[in-house]
Amino acid sequence: MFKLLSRSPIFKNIKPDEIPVLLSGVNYTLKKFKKGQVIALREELCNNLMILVYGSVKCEMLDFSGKTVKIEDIAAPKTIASAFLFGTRNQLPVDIVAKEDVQLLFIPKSSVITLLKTHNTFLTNFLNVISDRSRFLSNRLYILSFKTIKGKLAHYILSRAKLDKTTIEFPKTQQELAEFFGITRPSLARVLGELVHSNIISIKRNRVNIIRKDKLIELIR
Amino acid sequence: MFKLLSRSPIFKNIKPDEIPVLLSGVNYTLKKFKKGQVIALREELCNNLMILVYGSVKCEMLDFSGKTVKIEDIAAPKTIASAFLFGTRNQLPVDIVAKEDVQLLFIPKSSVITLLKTHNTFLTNFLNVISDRSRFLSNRLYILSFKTIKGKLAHYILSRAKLDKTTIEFPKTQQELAEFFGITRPSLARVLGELVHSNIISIKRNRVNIIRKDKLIELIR
DNA sequence: TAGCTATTGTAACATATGTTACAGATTTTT
DNA sequence: AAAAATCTGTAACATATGTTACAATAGCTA
Repeated sequence: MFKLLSRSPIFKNIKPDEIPVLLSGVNYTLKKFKKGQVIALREELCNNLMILVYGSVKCEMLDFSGKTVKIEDIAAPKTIASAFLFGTRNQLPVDIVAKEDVQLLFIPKSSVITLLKTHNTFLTNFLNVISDRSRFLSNRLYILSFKTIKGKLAHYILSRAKLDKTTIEFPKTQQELAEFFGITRPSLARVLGELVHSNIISIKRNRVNIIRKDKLIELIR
Repeated sequence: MFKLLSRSPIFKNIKPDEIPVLLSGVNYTLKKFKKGQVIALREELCNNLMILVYGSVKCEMLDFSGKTVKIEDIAAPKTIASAFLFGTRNQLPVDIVAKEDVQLLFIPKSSVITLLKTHNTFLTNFLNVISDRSRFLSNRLYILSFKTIKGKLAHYILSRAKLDKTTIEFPKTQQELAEFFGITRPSLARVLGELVHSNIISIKRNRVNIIRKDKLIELIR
């Protein structure tokens, strides 16, 4: 188990056999959940750091009308809701449900504080984890701030093409990409088609080749 | 000055006369910037915690086409870019420009780490600040995830009406509200008009009265 | 190889939102 | 009190996107 955990960003640079030593000083519990089980409910006080040992969970929001809105999926060995352990209102903004059978490591807030104070690497890791999360959210927000689909796509393609020269690969299906952009799949396909017909890009399956980078840049906003 | 700073979330529960004591152990610098001056550039390594003593700044992104996109404004005595001091890529995602004459307190990363380790209240405050920022971003993302303007508005009105019973006040002008939603001002006004005509709300200037809460709930998604 | 399933490409149509423009309110400044 | 500036309400029109449906393709399994 500690081998699995040592791959988690929160235990980065901590050797597998150091982890039990680290944890020996604090209270922690291991819990298992079956697929579909609710792990935590929205509005619940978030008093534990939760680390996925194996399995994956989904975070959903229940809106006023009672429908669920998927926010994101998190897979082992990542940390859940690290940013909601602290903050002036340390309540969960989402429901957390097991997507498959799951094992979780719970560390109570007070113990986390102890760890942060006593273990420098853990402190740095923890700060890195929530900071990275902020960066993730900022990027997401930035993508959504483009009003047109062409704009979102152009930005997405350009930012992925930074290192390579002229080709990128979509890492997901069009369906998933569309969800990522907050649009529908046919709309995405249509815009891709338009870009191909204007000879700005060419596509073969999930490989995109950039033909007119300048035109792509024009499309942003 | 320390009186001003003590109102900052990052110095919460720390008395004004304790702050110089706290800071005496670390390196820090005070800098002033004139209105319009660039304080930091995107992609720059973020090696200092920046705390606004007075004045306000705007955070902008320069996109591929060279246009600027406003991300947010921050006013004294808040902290700038606290979430980018750490993280696996501690680069700024934005340009930071002074909106008015500004004084800033710079604390280098290494000193921040020292403070975090030695001063418990500072540690807690810092964690609270970055956590709150995550929460802010999550909420923003949630609002934008509603596809229709009616949906965004309904959600916004309902969430503001939680404590009061049936009336809320728009805290900003329609123009600002529209920017917050990522839409145009006339579109917002039109949808508000539609809600009024369907007898779901009534509006007098910036006061909104909820008439049919049930209908409002239906509108979400 | 054949058949099944997931993915992609496209089309016709409906609708929500953006754009532009202007007039009436309201607030601020002189 | 008058003038200026800002904010709000509304309209006509253009356009982007959603909706629904189906065919073509690719990839997988028997």
